[in-house]
Amino acid sequence: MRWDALEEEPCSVARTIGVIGDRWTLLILRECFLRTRRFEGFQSALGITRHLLAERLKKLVRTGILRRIPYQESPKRHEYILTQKGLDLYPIMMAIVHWGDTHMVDERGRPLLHEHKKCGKVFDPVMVCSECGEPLAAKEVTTRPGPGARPRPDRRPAESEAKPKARKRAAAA
Amino acid sequence: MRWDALEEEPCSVARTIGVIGDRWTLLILRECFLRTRRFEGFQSALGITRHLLAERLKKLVRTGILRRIPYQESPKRHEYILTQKGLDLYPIMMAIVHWGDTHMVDERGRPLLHEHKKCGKVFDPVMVCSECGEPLAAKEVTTRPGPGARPRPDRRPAESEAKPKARKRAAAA
DNA sequence: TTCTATAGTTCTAAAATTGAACTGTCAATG
DNA sequence: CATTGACAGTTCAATTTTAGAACTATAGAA
Repeated sequence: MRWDALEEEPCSVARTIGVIGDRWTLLILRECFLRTRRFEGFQSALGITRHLLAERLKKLVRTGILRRIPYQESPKRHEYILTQKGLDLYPIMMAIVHWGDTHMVDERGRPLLHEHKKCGKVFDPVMVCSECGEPLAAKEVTTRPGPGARPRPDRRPAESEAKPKARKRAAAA
Repeated sequence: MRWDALEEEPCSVARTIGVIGDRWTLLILRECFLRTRRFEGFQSALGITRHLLAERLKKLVRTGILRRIPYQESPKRHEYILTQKGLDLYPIMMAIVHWGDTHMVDERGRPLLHEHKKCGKVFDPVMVCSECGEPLAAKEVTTRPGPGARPRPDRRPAESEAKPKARKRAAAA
């Protein structure tokens, strides 16, 4: 599977992964949510190579997750700011943080706490059902095809008729 | 940054990404939540090379996200099943699906709908504050260091002394 | 003039991924 | 009993990505 093909898949997971599903992109997005905005800021916080950083930022701009905005003329300089589409990635980030907080912390405890401005408390994110408000777990959910569904392709190499095995003892003739 | 180093970072995002933050792993996990359990099942659903699939499954088992369970003797065969740690990834998956459903669907609409068994309705996942129950948005949250916090390293190549780059009055002697 | 800050680009070497074939076990088939 | 098919991998060459380092460019400051 070529990676640009991911965005064509009839699957919201695949399409999302096609855009943000690599390690550096996710780390760059973490930085965005921590208010990093500039090239050097990302580079020094992450230790990513400048080459890859430039590449990833370009892709994030192209896909509408970041906007590149000038913050000074001469020399021209730009900042990278999350668009609304980018801000909407927040639940993904929080879900990732929460899983890490639950399963990956060492004896020191969590590196970062989150405070909800509205209620003033340190919180954990909880995923609930939009209809009944109950917390969600995998086992309480079933899936069914939606309007955009297409049959799942079988990607096994299709044992072509045209090419009879004749592997073993290759071309024994 | 070497990738095994990610799991050492004082950051729950980095550590989580170190375990599940690559494209194939995320797609394999999607399949797990869709009830795929066997090697051939993953391979034919995803089109991943057998080499990488074997590698990724091993890592998921090693990190405690999947358990490898025999389902027949002679020849020995195993299935890959989500552990509780793996099932806890559900909110991440749902957050990814939801973002894709919101920002990446084509004119056909969503490929997959989710039904909450408890309330019987097709739902969207909503992330709320554990303390007040209100939906969360990035702008309503502030962060502060937790017990496991450590100062953020600056990873810029450290302008080595050994290399007389004539830095600020470089040791004018 | 030289240095520094910022935001990249270019290059080569190293690492990861792809694609395809190959291995091995056992059951069923002709 | 030799062949085939299902399953779960392993092996290896070729390609693609990524890492690491140096280089380019602009403009203000020392």
